[in-house]
Amino acid sequence: MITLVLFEDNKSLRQSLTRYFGSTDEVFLAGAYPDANEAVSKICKHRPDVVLMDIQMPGQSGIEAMKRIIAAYPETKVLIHTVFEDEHRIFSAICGGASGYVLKSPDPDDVLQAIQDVYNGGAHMSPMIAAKALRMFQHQFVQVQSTYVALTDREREILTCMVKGMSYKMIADACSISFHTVHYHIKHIYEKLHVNSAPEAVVKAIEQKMV
Amino acid sequence: MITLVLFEDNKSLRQSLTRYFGSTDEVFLAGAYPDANEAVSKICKHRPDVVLMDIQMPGQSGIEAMKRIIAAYPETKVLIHTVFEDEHRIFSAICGGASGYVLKSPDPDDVLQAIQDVYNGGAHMSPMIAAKALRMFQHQFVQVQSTYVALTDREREILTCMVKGMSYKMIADACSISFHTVHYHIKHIYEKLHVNSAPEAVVKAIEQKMV
DNA sequence: ACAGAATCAGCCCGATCTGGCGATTTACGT
DNA sequence: ACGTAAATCGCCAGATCGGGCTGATTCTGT
Repeated sequence: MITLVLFEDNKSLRQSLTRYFGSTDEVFLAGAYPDANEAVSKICKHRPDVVLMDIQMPGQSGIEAMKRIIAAYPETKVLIHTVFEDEHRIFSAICGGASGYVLKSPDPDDVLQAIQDVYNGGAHMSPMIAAKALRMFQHQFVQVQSTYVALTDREREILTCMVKGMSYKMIADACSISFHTVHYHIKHIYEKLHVNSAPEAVVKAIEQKMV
Repeated sequence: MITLVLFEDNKSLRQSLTRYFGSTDEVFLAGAYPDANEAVSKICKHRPDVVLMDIQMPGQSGIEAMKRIIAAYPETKVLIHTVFEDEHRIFSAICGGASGYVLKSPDPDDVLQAIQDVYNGGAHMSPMIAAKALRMFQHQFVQVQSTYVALTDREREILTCMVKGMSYKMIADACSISFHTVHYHIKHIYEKLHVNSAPEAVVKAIEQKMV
């Protein structure tokens, strides 16, 4: 039996979910609240396995409430339950530690399935949400190797120093070469990267993960 | 009716899936292959909506095959279907453009559900996979705000310019302020970030995602 | 054995940046 | 009404950087 607490400001939806969970054997609905104010103390009272959390509610946002709940009770699984599917909210929810993100659906069995999934240590996302999350994920990690530049070992070493914010002198010292040689190498790095200042080189290096 | 092509080296699983899809109205199984060699030409022949792809097969890996397929036919949805749940493979699959990642399940309806989800433009991940993906996501983006620095709007704007590799003069022009004012702001930025050169500031800005 | 690349070192000069000091105006909160 | 903070503009001096130019040594591949 999964203990659940529900935060949902829409009265009719809250009531229909309450009725629905009342008729299931799998879930015990310990509490249903119209807002997430003092959410942590409510969680403290019921100690639920799973929290079903709306985002848009009067007062505190569901995502903020979720963060507080997880900070206080990290083992609690929070399932975001909303109609929003904009990337910013999805991003915030995931980064805030949500165990899942389900869109409000006319079929409450969808929610039940999600609750069971997260209770069993998994995560559950509605397909449209999962697709957006995957695109965000890809966008971050797939690097365009279009303008690949072959730096020598020494150049790469010195570029690494530059990314650490070191000056010519410091680099010379760190690499045990003279100030002039550092100068020489950096000149070549700039040529290869098609830049002409340290900040530009540093940004390119980080962007293209060449260090 | 969703046109599907299947790559699966395990003969009995391939046959049982073939039988299963033969008995469904929703999916037309256009082809089932024991390996992913020349996968692209096979896709070219059938032009499926969805590809169900095992990872471990003799010859080419399913993830490699997926990448080639997506490169050639970007509209094709590829659903990874495997027993592996290690983070590296999940990561590769997502970055390679997978539309979903389903664990092999004794219940073929799970696979059918996933196929329908991706066909409808969503993504589908088994709960355990989704949980791992979410953890990876969080791990990347949750930034330690320990050393949070409050920059003013103007300072942030100018820092953004610096991250683009712009010089004082260029920033002055871009922000429609004088060279001297740029100087003034950058001085303050350095103080707040505890750095004393442009490259250092740029690196900190990127690390702490403050731009 | 030779050509080319990489590494190291040095010099010069103009441009840029850094840091210190000061001043005015505007906006905001008390 | 006053103080504070932010934003604007200004000057100056010294340090650093960027680019051009030269030369020596070592290593590598053909």
